[in-house]
Amino acid sequence: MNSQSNEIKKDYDFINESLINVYDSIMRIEESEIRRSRFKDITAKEVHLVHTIGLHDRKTTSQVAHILKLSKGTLTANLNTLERKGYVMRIANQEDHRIINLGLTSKGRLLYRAHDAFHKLLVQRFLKGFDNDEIHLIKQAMVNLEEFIDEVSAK
Amino acid sequence: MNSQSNEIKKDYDFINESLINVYDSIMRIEESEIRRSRFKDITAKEVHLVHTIGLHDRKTTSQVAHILKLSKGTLTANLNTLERKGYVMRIANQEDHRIINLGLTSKGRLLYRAHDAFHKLLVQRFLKGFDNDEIHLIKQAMVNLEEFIDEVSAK
DNA sequence: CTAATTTAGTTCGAATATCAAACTAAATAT
DNA sequence: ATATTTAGTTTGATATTCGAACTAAATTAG
Repeated sequence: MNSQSNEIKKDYDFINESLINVYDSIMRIEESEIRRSRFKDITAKEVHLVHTIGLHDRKTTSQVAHILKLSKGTLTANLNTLERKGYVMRIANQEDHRIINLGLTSKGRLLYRAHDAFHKLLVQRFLKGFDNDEIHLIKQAMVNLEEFIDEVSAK
Repeated sequence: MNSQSNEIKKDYDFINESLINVYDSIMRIEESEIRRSRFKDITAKEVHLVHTIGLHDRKTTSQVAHILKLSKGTLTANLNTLERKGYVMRIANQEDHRIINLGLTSKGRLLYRAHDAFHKLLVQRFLKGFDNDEIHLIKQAMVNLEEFIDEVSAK
C-alpha cells in the first residue's frame, strides 16, 4: 500500500470512528451546557422535545409524536412534565375539541433560543477555517448521509 | 443580503438541522438493520456495547464502564444479558482475582464485523463522489467538531 | 336524525433501564 | 495481621417507554 492511499484510509477510519462518537458526545455536552445555564430542571431529551415543538409550532400531539417517533402515551407523559415546568403549552383547538395544539411558553422560547445559539456555535466550530465552497462541499456530504439514511429507512 | 451570503446561510442551516437529526436516525437504522440480520435478539444499545468491547478487547469491566460512561451497576446488568445471549465473555483475570476482563465470543465477533461493515458503508455513502483532498477536508471538519466537544467537556 | 365508527389524547399496567449505595471478595498498605 | 482500598455484583428506588384500554368528540351510515 502506498503512503497516499494509506492517508486516505486513515481519513476514512477517523471519520468512521468520529461519526460513532460525536453524537453521543453532543448529547452529553448539551446536558452539561443546560446544567450550567439558568434552565437546570431540564434533561437533554426534554430540550430535544422543546426544540421540536418550537420548530413545529401549533402542531397536534399526534403529529409531534410522529415526528419524534414516540408513542402518544410517552409524549403525553413528557408533555405533563414540560407543562408543569412551564416550558410547553397545551392549546385547545376551537374547531375540533379532540385536538390539542402544542406551543412553547415564553420560558420555553427562551430555552429554545439558548439551545439554538449553542447549536449555531457548534456548527461554526465545525466549519471553522473553511471558505464558502468548502462549506458547500461539507453540506453535500451531509446530504449524502441523509440520503443514505432515507434509503435504509424506506427498505 | 446578497444571494451569495444567502446560499451560505442555507448551507449553515442545513448542516445545523442535519447534525441534530442524523444521530437519531443512525440509531434507528442500526436497529432496523439488526432486525433484518440474523442477530434479531439485539438492540441498538447492545450493538453499541458489543462494538465497544470488540474495539477494546480484554479491558476490565470498570474500564469499559468508564469508556461508555455507564455506572458499573448498569454495565453489570447489560453484561448479564449479553453473556446470556452469547455475544460477550467474562474472562477471569489470573493475576488479580477481583478483575474481570471482557471479550467477544465468536458470535459476538460476527455481530461486530456485520455492524462494522454497515458503518463502513455509511461512511462510503457519506463520502460518495469526493476526491482525496475533499475527503481530507471533511475529516478536518470532524476534527474541529471533536475539538469543540473536548473543550466543552473540559469546562 | 340517531347509531355506529373513527379519531385524538389520556390513563394505566407491565417491562426495561439506570443510578447510587450497600455489599462481597480480593489485593495492597500499614 | 489488620485496615484500607479496589473490582465487580446486588439491591432498591426512580425513570422511561410502550401498547392496550379508555374517554370524549367528530364523522359516517343507515
